[in-house]
Amino acid sequence: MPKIVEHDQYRRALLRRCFDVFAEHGYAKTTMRQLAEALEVSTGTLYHYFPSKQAIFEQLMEQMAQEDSAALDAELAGMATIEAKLEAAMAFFERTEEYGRKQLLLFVEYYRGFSPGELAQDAALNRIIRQYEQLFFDGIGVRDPVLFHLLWSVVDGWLTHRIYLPHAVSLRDLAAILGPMVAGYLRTYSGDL
Amino acid sequence: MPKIVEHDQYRRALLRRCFDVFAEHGYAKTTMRQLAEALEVSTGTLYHYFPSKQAIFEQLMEQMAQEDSAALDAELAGMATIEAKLEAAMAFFERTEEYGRKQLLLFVEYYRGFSPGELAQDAALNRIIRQYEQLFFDGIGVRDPVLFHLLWSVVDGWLTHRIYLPHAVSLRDLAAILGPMVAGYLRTYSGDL
Amino acid sequence: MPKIVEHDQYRRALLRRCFDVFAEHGYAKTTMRQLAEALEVSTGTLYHYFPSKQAIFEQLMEQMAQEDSAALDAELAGMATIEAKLEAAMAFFERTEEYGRKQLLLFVEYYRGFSPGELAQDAALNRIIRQYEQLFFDGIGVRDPVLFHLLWSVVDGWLTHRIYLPHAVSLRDLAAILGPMVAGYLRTYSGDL
Amino acid sequence: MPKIVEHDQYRRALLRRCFDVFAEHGYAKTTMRQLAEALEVSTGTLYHYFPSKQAIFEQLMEQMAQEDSAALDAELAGMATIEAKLEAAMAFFERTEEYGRKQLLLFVEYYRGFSPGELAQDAALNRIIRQYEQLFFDGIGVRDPVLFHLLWSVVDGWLTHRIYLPHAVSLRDLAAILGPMVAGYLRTYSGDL
DNA sequence: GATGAATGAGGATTCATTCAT
DNA sequence: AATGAATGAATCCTCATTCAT
Repeated sequence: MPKIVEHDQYRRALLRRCFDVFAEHGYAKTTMRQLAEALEVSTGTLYHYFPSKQAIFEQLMEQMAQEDSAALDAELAGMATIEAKLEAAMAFFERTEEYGRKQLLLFVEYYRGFSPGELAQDAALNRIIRQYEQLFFDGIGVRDPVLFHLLWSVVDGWLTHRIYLPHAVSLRDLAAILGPMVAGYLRTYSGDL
Repeated sequence: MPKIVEHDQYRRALLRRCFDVFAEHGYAKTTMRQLAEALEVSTGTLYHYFPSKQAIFEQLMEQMAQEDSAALDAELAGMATIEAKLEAAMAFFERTEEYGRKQLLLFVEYYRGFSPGELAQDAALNRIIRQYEQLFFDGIGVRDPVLFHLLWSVVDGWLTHRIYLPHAVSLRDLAAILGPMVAGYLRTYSGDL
Repeated sequence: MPKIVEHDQYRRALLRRCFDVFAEHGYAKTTMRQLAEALEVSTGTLYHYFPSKQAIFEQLMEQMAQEDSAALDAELAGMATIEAKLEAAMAFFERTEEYGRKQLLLFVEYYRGFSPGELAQDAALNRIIRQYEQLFFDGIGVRDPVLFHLLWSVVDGWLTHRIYLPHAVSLRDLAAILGPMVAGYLRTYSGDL
Repeated sequence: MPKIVEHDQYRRALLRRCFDVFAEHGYAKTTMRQLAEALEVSTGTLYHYFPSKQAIFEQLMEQMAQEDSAALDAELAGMATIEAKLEAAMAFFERTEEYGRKQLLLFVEYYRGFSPGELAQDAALNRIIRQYEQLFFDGIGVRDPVLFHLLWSVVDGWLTHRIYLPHAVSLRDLAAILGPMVAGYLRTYSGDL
């Protein structure tokens, strides 16, 4: 089935180049023509490879989640302690700030209208969430679900702030005071986090 | 004298009832017709009271920020310690979760396309931000700007999570582990936070 | 009937101040609100004095034609020869160029959609045309109807040109070569013009 | 390859059929729907071929100016003397009176709001004016710029008159008395006109 | 596979006019 | 007499999608 492989390969190549377009204008305001032009194909071709704008978006999000969590996973591979892993993860997020914010923004815009039921049934979203959960649980080693959400919240909140706060602080600064707090918490509540 | 309408008063009344419509569909997908229907007036009337959809939105956001920070301020008035105030604030956010998320969502959607320069120049936004900053600084007493951002990030991040995470934790749970962390931080770094 | 006199007087005062508004934007693009604002009254008041936008316009055009032809008539009163009267008339048109063009423009815009039949039946227009015909026939003394139209055409054409030709010539220049032509014509075809 | 349409060719064909619609209602009051219906396409298709109503209009005016001056040019090709050429030109204008008036009307309506600066910068308009200037200068042979404007004024003025004067004279009649005048003028002021 | 022409419902906004006060 | 709130049809334009070639 060589034809199918080629088809799929080309589809993935197109997908990657859609991100910047979506990121610049947001999902809703990105038009199929804009995508087609950025990809230097016709809208007809776009519809040959994807059934709809929605499908493009969902496939893109999923592909990115796979690549991103793999990248972060690799980065944390050599680290020994949770503290070191956490620090490395924070550094990673700080380094990829712009990209992370764009991604979060698109995520939020796209899924905002979904009911909890629809959210729970969305296959693409669930695969994506599982990726990130595994990353935190296995990759970093945070096993306390509340701490896990706290850390993730800080990152998402920090990314969000920069959207409407012109003078927000850096993640490094946040991590500087959060690190000791977490360390203290971990010491107190045994080591099972 | 024309019909019995106090122009400005009626304008504010209309404004309040716009929130739910914007909240349900988001800023971009809310149409003037939807707003008019929800308000039980004609689109023409809407344009009699507001120059544009944008203006409706910005006026709404500002009015809400005023009312919200006043409400929270009042709630914190009797509290003695920072710890108590923080706890009360978190309880407030938890209680108004749905509303807070809708607001944040609209905020983020609306301001995402703005450049930092435009953000810094947006009069409405700046008035809103100042409201919240004062609330944290004076109302709660958090004077360390990094801690201030950390706390705000946790709240915003928590609100954000619930958009795409069907099974996120409650703010109460986050506060339960964050409270001791912050208390420890405050003890260590003197009392000037 | 003093009330009616006051009413009518106020109506005429309002009318005069409408010209600049119509002249700036054209008949169609001038809104009742613009007129009301320029006149410092409400739209309701406008409708108290005039039945419609159309009526305002027609009454205005007629009032202006009366005033204008009276003014030109007075200016030509002392002149002895046709040549002198023509020259004075041309000077008058050159002096009032801007005003004349605005008037012509409004005229043309307003009456363009009319059929010849409607034109012939429009009472206001007919009164206006009679004003100008009398001016040329009696005031200036041009009795040859073709010459009369030729001269009027030159003036209207000159006014028209300046609308889309950035570098049109002055009426003075046109008159300079037209004068001798007309004089020659008059000499040749006896003096009955 | 898509449907069998030579884009540019079809665009020009659409353009031609827009004139009557614009001519009937004027630029401002012609709606895109009216144009689309007259052309038997959807509004969407109209926007596929033209970026805006303005663009349709400007392209139309330019295309017409090209075709018209070419037609008149061809008509004058065989004439020997200026007098003959002038007469032929006047006959041409008389023959195309209705069309000429419609065109002038649209011209005037469209360009009336423009400032001299905007007029001078309007690329489409400048190309059109150059067409007509060349026609008069080279095609007819009128080299005296004032005479050139005088003649053009007579034509434009005559066209204008018929808009609001139900009983205007024919161009033939005007030409009958204007011809000898011009001839006399030319004799007197040598042959360099 | 690839193209781009074609669609038409739906978007924000405008405006002459009416009428209760 | 005077006001200005209220209307809603109509404006230009956009865009995801379909489909003939």
